[in-house]
Amino acid sequence: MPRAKCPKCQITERILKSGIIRDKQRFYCKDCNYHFTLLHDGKKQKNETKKNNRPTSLKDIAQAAGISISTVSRALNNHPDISLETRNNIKQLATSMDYHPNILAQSLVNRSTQSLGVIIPNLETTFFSSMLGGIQHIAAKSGYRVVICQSDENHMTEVANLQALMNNMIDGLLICHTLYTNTFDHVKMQMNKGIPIVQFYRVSEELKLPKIYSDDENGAFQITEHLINKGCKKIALLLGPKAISINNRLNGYLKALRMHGINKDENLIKHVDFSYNAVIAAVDEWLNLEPEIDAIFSISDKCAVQIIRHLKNKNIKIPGHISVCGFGNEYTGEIVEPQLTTFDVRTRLIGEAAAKLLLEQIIDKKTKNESIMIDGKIIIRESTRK
Amino acid sequence: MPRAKCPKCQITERILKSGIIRDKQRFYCKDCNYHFTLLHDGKKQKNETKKNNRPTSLKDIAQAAGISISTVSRALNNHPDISLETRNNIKQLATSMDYHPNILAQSLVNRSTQSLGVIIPNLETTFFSSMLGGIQHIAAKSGYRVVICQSDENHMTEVANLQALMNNMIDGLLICHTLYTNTFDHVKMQMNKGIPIVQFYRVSEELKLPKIYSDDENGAFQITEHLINKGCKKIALLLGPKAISINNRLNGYLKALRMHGINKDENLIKHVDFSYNAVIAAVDEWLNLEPEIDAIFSISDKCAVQIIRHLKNKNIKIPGHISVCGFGNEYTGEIVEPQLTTFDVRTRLIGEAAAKLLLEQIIDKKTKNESIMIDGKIIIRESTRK
DNA sequence: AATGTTTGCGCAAACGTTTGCGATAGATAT
DNA sequence: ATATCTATCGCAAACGTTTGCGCAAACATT
Repeated sequence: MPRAKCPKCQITERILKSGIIRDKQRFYCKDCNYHFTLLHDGKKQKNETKKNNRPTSLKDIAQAAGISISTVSRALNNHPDISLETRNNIKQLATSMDYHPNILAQSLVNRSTQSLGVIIPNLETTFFSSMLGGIQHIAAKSGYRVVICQSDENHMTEVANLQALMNNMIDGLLICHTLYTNTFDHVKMQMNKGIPIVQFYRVSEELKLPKIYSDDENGAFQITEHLINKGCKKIALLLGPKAISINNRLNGYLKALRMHGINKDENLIKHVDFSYNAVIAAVDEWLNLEPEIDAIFSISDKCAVQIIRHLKNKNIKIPGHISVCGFGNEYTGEIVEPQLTTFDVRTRLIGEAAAKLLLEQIIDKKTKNESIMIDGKIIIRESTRK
Repeated sequence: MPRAKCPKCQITERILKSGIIRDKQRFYCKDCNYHFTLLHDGKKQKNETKKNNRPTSLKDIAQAAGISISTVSRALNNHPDISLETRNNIKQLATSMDYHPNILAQSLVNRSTQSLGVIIPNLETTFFSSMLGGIQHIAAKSGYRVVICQSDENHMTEVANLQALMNNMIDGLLICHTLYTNTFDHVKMQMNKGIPIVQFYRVSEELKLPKIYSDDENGAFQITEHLINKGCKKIALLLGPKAISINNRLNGYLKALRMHGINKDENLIKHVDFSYNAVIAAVDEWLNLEPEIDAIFSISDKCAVQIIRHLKNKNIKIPGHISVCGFGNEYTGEIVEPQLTTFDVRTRLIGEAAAKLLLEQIIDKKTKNESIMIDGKIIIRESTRK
């Protein structure tokens, strides 16, 4: 190994090895009392190309104009301290140099990123993606970006997403919980950070946060009452997993039964995850009941459509024999035959309301505790007409 | 107005007004040659609460441990320069102080934000949202966040979104163009910034960028040939607006006709925007043709479903009288009666492939020019069975 | 001419990281 | 004991902004 040469005094004697530093051999020149390592020759080149590739900064403009960075900043931000003349000059120079502010740096100093975080169970069902559409729409109107994380109906993913988003990435959070989320410590831990949070659609009463409710109890009541008015007496109710506030749909169902003097029958109420097999199994059990059921109210349109197809395969007339109702008003309910009676929860409006409520908090800088219910509307179609 | 008091010498005489600065009256004390303004009394309080509200930083940990910031940083990043002992101590202290790195600051110095940008025409149709799901899935696996902008099929919005995203917010961009995007200067302007871009689904040959194609031409060919094999001879083709590469579906259609010796008939090819009225109008025109058409091939499943319902309203038998095909394999095609023959373009796979291709470029730090085609699959259902 | 006021700009700190290099106390080799 | 090496840490610059304050020159008022 050739002896190292000191970059200062250029001698090769009296050079000592001085440990390995950052994976590079280090030397020490006794003459000039100088530590050094052998530089990669690519370094200088790298430095040059780096400079050239960088987007123009305030500094570049300042240098080009021969003024200070602060003046450039103020000029571009229309600060009154800067004369009209220099302001115009600088603006012109900035556009000619294709300047665009570095949002990261701005966010760092302003402590605001102009973006909202969304945690949502799923992106691919229209039910959720239309909420997302509403959020996006409102956010964009106020100049906010949207960072989306999908929890995939997985609680641990929700926790991880929350963690990731809350580290200075976002000015506010919109969250719609997983079906299986029943502990909320991960949210509680974030509630003192000063970043407003709004729960939407699937909310938890355990958390003192503003919420956007869908009109579930009333909707379920209306659907059930509609079935009763159509003469149904044994109305089966298909619910999702036992979780969160969604199950106040059960309350609406029970309330309608009560008001019309129909006794609750535990056999007619089933909880399932939303898998196809579980849905079909539940329906088949009901079909074996005596006396026969005359209606199925599914908490989800998707399941309701599956049920309709299943019943048709079994040559069971809808609504002649059994009426079927869904919940949510997805597009498929309009396509299936017979068309599905359902309850429109106005998912897009929910998203919009959530985003609005969040933005209010961000802009006014105070945490509200207001909660909003989005009214829905029953949609009566063929699957319950007799 | 009471005279101002100099905060240094505490006198009230010899105080001069000295202009308005930052919207506050400014004073000058002749005695101590000192400029000052009347401070809002809330300032100190604000300063305190601010400090308390802030998340813990490296500085806080360093102060608590009595060491330097750099040591803390290196310890938490497992840098070998730090002894195991201090490293463990610092890590423990960090978790006990609930430290989480400020991603903005990291991004600023590392010049990387660990997030991908997506520009997509629409969030609310399953067709696009499932692509988005694929993107999200792959990005999350590599620890990347996703920032989503929806262009709403509006060219100007696409341009604005692009501008906003490319200012240091993202490490790479996935873009699916608007139906009406036919100039691409806004993209060209961003191509030299060193941020990799991948086009997906709706791509433009005008841009020298890696692309993810769907198997459109082949798909249209297969659908058309399938119709011909079923005995159809007058096959109407419903296309979207004249734009981008999507229209090589037209090529597939024409190729199939050619191969089977069927002459092209201009009357059978119509371009429409995807509005309901335009679709129905096109179909009605076709229905008046002589000799009668025996098939309709719609470029979009959504329109195909509308067409089926329209034909059924007119008591036209499907496929007995007219066969109907769609393109895309949306869920509604399975629900509608008769079930829709269509072509599965595997939207989710397209999203995944796009994200993978982008991530490769980001991680390898070199811009590729590879393009990928995602194979689709024809799905034959009732709407073409005779 | 003297004094008071305003305008227009620059300096430097701050935001929270990462990292090249300097520095020193102890370990090891001679 | 001395010369050499190593391990471990701190200093300070850098990333690109915003902003409180200082200050000189220009302007306005006596």
